[in-house]
Amino acid sequence: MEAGRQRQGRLWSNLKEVCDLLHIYIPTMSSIGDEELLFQHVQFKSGQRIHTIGQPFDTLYIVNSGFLKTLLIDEFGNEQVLSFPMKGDILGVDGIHSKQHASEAVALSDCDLILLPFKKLTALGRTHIEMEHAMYSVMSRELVREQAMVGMLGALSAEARVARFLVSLSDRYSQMGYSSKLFNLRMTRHEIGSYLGLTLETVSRTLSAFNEIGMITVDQRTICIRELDALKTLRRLPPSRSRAKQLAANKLKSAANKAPPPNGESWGQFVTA
Amino acid sequence: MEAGRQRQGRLWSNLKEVCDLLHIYIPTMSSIGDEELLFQHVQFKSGQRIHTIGQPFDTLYIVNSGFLKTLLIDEFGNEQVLSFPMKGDILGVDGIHSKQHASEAVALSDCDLILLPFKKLTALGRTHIEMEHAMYSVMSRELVREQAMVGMLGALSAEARVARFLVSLSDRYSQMGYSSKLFNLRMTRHEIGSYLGLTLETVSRTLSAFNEIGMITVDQRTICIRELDALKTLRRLPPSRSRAKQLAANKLKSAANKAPPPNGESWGQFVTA
DNA sequence: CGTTCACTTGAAAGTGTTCAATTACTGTGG
DNA sequence: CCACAGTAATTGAACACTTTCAAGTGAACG
Repeated sequence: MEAGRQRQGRLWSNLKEVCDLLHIYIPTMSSIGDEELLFQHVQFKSGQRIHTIGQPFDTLYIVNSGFLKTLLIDEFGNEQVLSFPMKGDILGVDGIHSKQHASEAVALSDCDLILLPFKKLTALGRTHIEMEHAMYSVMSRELVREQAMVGMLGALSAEARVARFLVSLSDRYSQMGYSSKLFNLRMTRHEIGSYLGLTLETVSRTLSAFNEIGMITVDQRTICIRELDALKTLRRLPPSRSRAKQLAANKLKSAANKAPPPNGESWGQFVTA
Repeated sequence: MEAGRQRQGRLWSNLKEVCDLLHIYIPTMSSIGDEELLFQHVQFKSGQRIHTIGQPFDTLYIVNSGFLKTLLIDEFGNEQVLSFPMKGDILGVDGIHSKQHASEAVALSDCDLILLPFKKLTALGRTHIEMEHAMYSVMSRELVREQAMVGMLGALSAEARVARFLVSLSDRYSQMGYSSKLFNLRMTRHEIGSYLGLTLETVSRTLSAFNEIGMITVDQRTICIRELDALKTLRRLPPSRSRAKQLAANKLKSAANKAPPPNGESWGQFVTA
């Protein structure tokens, strides 16, 4: 919780801290900062809901610390996870259009969020062109992200989805200053499955398979990335006939000469279009 | 091509026409309109590309007439269709963030688009608060749409996806003043499949199945919606064992007493969670 | 210490894909 | 106007991937 200062027994952040979180660089920031605009923080405990579907919208949130999920709920009450926001991510953009939140956000850990009253933001945008453009930019970025998600759901196999999920987590952890190799999942297999359009069993099995291959080590929620490049380029494991052959071959080899069976190289050949 | 007037041998639209297309109502429109801001139209022939991935972004487009597709291209050159924009839809929002288009847009028919230079738009937003809010609103709406798409790809069966696709087309045609029952598909099975995360064969088979059941009539690109409500509520056809039974029963019935086999009612029972 | 929830793993089933063959369109040039 | 080539759509059969169902293990927490 680097950003923020105490005032009235609460944490507040100034505009610069908010922009830094969002990875927005504003050259004339100092002149804006002079006004000492402050944004209030709010804390949520794990499991608490930040907003619900249909709830009136009037403020955006930025994640300062902690982990969350956002979700849609279909007509039968089933959750569809849309994203796993973490530090620097923005929440609530989908509420602008209808002035009601279109999704639900839930804390997966204790969280510290910064409140961005939408009216305050737009007013700011009016006096500072850079801020205005920053807002358009952030919204556009969210859209691009969703499009990438659609592309992934539309085109990739289960294994490729899980692999990309791990890679993106790795990226984000490293951006946040944590290890990109060794980290803990903050969400259940069920939530991952929902996010990726898979069942929790498929997620579990896929992680186990990656583990067996040696691309990762997995134990419950602890993940260790061993072959990042292999994960990045993986599109589809070989069809089961050849995979069966390969597995058999590997078993033979490892049985014969106690050598560690498959490595990143030996799986490169299976990274197919 | 109702909107637009001639000037310098080209079509132009004023702000009111643009807002009407976007379904945005601005109460103080008349005062803005006074300035006689005009936006230029551009025509594209079927097959032409409006913008490519990576191309510098500086203008948004609104579809005034015609049909298009937008798509992503993966590292192997495969298309992933993202949307099928038509009258009133906006194009190019994904380019704002990186100042480069993140997707490609292609005309599926001859099109008439209105150019909205982004700078002109933001300037307008600065002088007219309602316009500014309209822009945020439109971008938020795009995001909500993508989220709905993610939800659909993540949760629905092939049949449900195709059904929803038909329903949404029906909605949009009726909004545009065309028949909501009888229309022509402007895209190939391949493009539909890409959009829905399915193969073209699955799309074709599913349409044939709907046809056989009597929910729609399909002949090549001509679609006639017969049981709109059934399509709307369809989530998943029954598992093949019971479906086989059902089909057999239907065949028996129709063979026995020449009655039209299945109707909307008889399929209601299969609309399951 | 027992209950609960998350996770793993196996076996069977089902949905959707792939491959392949056939038919139907579309547009072009003779 | 027709033939022809090329693209689009349909359909069947075999197969593969993912899910479903089920059982069992493990960790967390009162």
